[in-house]
Amino acid sequence: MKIKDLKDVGLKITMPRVKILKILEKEAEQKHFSAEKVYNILLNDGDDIGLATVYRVLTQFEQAGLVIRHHFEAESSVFELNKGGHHDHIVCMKCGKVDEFFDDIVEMRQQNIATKLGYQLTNHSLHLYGFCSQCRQEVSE
Amino acid sequence: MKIKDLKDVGLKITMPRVKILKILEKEAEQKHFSAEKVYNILLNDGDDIGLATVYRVLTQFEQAGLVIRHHFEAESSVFELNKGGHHDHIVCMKCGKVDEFFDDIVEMRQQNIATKLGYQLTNHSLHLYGFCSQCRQEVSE
DNA sequence: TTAACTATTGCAAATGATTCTCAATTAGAT
DNA sequence: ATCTAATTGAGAATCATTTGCAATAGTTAA
Repeated sequence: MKIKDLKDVGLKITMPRVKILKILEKEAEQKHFSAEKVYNILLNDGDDIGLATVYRVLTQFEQAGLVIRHHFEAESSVFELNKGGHHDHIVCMKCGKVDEFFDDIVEMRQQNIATKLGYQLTNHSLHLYGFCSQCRQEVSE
Repeated sequence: MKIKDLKDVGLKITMPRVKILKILEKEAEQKHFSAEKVYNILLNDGDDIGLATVYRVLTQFEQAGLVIRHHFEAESSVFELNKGGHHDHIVCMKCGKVDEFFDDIVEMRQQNIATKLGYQLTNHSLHLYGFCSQCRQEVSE
């Protein structure tokens, strides 16, 4: 099924691509992975895949629309599997937790703002930063 | 007046700091400068200031609250003079033009979203990307 | 199923942005 | 004018990411 996806976007079925796709799909605790994190998971799994390949594959997946790349703050890029359904993100500045949200009204107003300013909107990024409930507790303890 | 600002935030009045502040204040065509751009303006003015110093000074200005740093897309950081009054940005993906906007409702909803998700919101970034009126015309010509 | 061709990979070197090291210089207090 | 800590310039160092290239592995055609 996932392998079929690769074929569909015109990518050869290779070991690195299949393994990386599998990692992105697992998303046990998180669904947002940096290239470095994917690379480390591969290392732990005993796979012999170079970091450059991880970057290449993730970029190909992005171009194929299989994954979405985000830039949070100054950090490195993170990738998440594209399951359709656009959403924005809120990131905890202490533990790095990421939550997703979607707000119709915000979306609509963005469109209006762009139009009013004469722009044809092609995409946007909305990132909220703060402290999650967990981390707020720890601080006040 | 601007020099007074430096003193107020506890920075010595030095040639590089004064010159860089002056550049940021001029903002003839633009108000958003990358470190590289500031450096090039200095070079053209015949000033002998190193790129490392430009980065250091901009970072100090940021910490002092005199300037705000933005990260648009994957590009390098850009800095703009902080005149108070928060606003968000819309960037033309062709010519790089940047416009500013502020929307009460979007701001309010961001706050609500954060609260609902259990976060204490500390800041956010909202960037819209598209094609400005100028560039849209050129394409269709 | 193999031969053969091209895409893909691993590794190391290259890159671009930004930061750091350190000796020389300078602002500002005395 | 003097002194001392802060600041600077230049280049090395770092980090994330990309690229060059020779070796390797999917695929396609026979």
